[in-house]
Amino acid sequence: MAREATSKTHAMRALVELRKRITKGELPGGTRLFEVALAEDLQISRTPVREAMSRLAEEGLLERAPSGGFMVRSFAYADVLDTLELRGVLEGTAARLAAERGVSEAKLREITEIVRKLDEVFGDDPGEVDFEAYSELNSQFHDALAALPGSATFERELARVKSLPFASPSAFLPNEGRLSAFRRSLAVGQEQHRELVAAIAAREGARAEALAREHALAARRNLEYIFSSEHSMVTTVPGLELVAPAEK
Amino acid sequence: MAREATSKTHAMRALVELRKRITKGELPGGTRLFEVALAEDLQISRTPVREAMSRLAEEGLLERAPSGGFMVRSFAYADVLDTLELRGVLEGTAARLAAERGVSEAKLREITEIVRKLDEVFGDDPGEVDFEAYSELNSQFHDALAALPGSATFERELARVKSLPFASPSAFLPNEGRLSAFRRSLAVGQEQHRELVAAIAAREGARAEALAREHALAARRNLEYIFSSEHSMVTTVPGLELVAPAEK
DNA sequence: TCCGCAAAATTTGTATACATGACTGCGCCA
DNA sequence: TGGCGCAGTCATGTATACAAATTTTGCGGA
Repeated sequence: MAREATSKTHAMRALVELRKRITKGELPGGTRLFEVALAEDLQISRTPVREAMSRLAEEGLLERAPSGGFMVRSFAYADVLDTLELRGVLEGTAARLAAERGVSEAKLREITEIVRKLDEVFGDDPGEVDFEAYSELNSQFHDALAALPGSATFERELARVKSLPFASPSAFLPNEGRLSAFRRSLAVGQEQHRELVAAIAAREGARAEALAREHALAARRNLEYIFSSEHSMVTTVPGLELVAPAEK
Repeated sequence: MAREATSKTHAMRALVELRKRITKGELPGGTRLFEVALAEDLQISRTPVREAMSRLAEEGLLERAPSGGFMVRSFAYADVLDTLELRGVLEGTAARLAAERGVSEAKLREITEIVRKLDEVFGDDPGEVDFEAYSELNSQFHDALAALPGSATFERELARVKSLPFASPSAFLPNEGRLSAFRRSLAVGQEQHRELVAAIAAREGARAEALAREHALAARRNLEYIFSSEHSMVTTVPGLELVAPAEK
């Protein structure tokens, strides 16, 4: 009955709608979601709303309240940094396993092709980078990377981590004043993509792990920089209220 | 409304009952779970059954079937090995972070106390080790380890991985003929516990990471040994049918 | 005998009514 | 005035009827 991302059932429509509202920031972290209110809003009954919330809990966007019901998971600053650290560790391991186990020609061609397309995005015009296209291709690259070791376990866990709104390196977009610096950091990342694929192809496990980990940690450092100094210079991902210190 | 593990609502009772049946092996991997059948069996309606299955999917014991419904997640041999690898990576990172960030005296005392209790289990009688008590204490040790970095993210992910029935090193118990060898491997593990705590206390991040990773990978090698040579010598965890090669 | 199609059976999806537990605020009593 | 308790409200838990979709089965024809 249930199809894929393209909503077919009511529960699926509710799922994508809720996910959109959360990642767009309309529902800040900590917000409690009431079944009746959402059901009315979406013109459906409580049952599919419940179903959708349950799936979002699986994704990690919602968490179950102690006394029943769901609330939007809120991410403190430390949580975000830790998630990026986790992403680095997992992708590093995926890269190492891929290198150790070897990768089929087809898979290698596939991920190489993605890197080539990323080159295109940069090459067209030095001044104007299509960040939308970059983000999409970058996401594809990391999906392909997760699939390289042929391990359902790692692919599964990486999918979980990647689904978090801020886990992607491209979650943080620059404002006007920082465009060139941002573009430069993307270029560095692209060079890392290239080296990473080469290391996996050469079956250099340790090097592949280090490169992948470093690649993810760059996003972490970027976020730390944004926060520590002049965070007005960069617009962050919507829907993410970064609570710096305060509560643990 | 919902309490904790101790079933209060129907959904909670169904949850613990289903989890028991899965981990006991009464429901082998790949089994599809039908709401109506379970509802009749448990003398409740479909709704709480659905709720329970949804939670089990969050835990990773069930997976959603493509056309709706749930099935018991089946773990091929490779999946099990990968999960142990994943556990090693995550615990290694947790240990490293704990060492890098430093750990409060209280937490350090707590985990040291667990190690001491583990010593007791071994010390009482060289011939007779209480595997039940060992398993419980060992679980406590790894819970405490996951909590050391003070990171909700890593604690959460480690809890996920640990909940899988075979992810624990103590999931594989020996039969009569291999008791002494098994006991010896536990002693090695205990020594690793001790070294790990020392490394974290000394804030040696790299060493702590390596030790924790090695500790988990020992379980992996143990499983590989069981499978590669004479697996009749050791009884594995119930409810886990290890499909060696065959389908990928 | 095998293939395809259609109908029936099975199973999940959805709506809804009702039950029960949690929370809030008001009032009473000390 | 402050605290305790009770009742009403609100949100979730549960049961159940019905709808939609998927799967299976059986029949007919090539």
